[in-house]
Amino acid sequence: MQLRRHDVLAGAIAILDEYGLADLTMRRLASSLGVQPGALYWHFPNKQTLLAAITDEILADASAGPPAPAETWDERLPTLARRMRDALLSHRDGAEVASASYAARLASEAPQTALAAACIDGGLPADEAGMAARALFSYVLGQTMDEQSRMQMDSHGALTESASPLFESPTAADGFEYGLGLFIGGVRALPAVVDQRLS
Amino acid sequence: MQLRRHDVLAGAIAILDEYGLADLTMRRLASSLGVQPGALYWHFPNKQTLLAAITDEILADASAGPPAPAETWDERLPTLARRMRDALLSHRDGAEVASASYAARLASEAPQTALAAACIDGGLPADEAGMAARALFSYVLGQTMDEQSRMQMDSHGALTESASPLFESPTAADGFEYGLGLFIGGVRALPAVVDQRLS
DNA sequence: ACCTGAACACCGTTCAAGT
DNA sequence: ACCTGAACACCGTTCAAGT
Repeated sequence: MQLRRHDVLAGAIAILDEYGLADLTMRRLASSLGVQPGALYWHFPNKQTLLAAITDEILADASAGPPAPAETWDERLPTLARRMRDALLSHRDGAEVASASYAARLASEAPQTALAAACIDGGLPADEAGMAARALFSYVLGQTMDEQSRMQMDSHGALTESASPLFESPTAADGFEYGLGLFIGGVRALPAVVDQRLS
Repeated sequence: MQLRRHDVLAGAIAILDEYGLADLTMRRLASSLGVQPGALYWHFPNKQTLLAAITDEILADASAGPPAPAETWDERLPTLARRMRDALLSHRDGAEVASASYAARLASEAPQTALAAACIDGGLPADEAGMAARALFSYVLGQTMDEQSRMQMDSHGALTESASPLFESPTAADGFEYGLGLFIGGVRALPAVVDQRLS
């Protein structure tokens, strides 16, 4: 049974989900696939590229597909952002892997492109839509990474300081929605967007 | 001459600035200080903690100091964000180091606290100010990391596809300002902030 | 208190050689 | 085309022992 690129990718995601990014080493991945470490380098030029492929796989569905019928830009934008967050949260250390991949400039820009398209629908010129999309994506990635690292810390030992349901601090999901709202509010207040709404 | 914690920190920042994060290893740091690797572990429990100390050092000045006299919240907020960006940009791989430190939850939350204080000045209740501050800080970190990785790529080989000054894409600084503007616009449109302005 | 010496248990990557 | 075997050049961390 020959190893295929897709098998390597699937094996890597399996290790990520079960043991986390720290345990996702080329050697460990190789042995989980019953192969020598060097064999992996026939399918991927290096580890960074493999991580970027994982990132693309994780985020692929989040930005795919056309807008729902009759979905306006200011429904579409948060919908996309939420789907990206959900996708990242559905794999252990997903946000950290993605952050590293984007820092290395090896991951697909499909997510930013999808966000930019929604901004253009809102009336923004292409260059502004691009800047807004990058800003929003930075937010999604950063906030989700923060949230996921907090989850990791909570599970490993330290109980929440307030197990009481009384002084409950805002949940991670609430915090995400709040920042998202600020962002959309900012876009909505833009002259170009206001103009389009008035016309 | 005994090694002090501060010397280790300074040596680490020197390597970071000159050779980048990939070359900042405990072994290399030790040899640059004329000491055995093990010696570093008397001053810092591990590498992550050392990186977090670097992050705190880099960002210390950015959030310090009182607001300028007569500075309103919506001047203060972008001023803080710009100072944080500048601080991160002034050290090679600064944003990546900070991102890793915050992901590991080892860096100081002084920056977020300073941003939250400005939001409270704007009329936000404490919990909302906290969420807004975290959102803005995520943005600053993510955007600056993006920008810095782009700088790294430009310097290492690949010339910009358009050396022509005609179709100039927005500069990184412009992109940062644009996202910042969206954010502030979102805060400004918040009911609590509008109310305070009307009173 | 602070550091050395030396080890432990790993890494990512390369590449001739095999099939 | 795809993989093995084996090496190269490293890592972070620990810890008895020294001063």
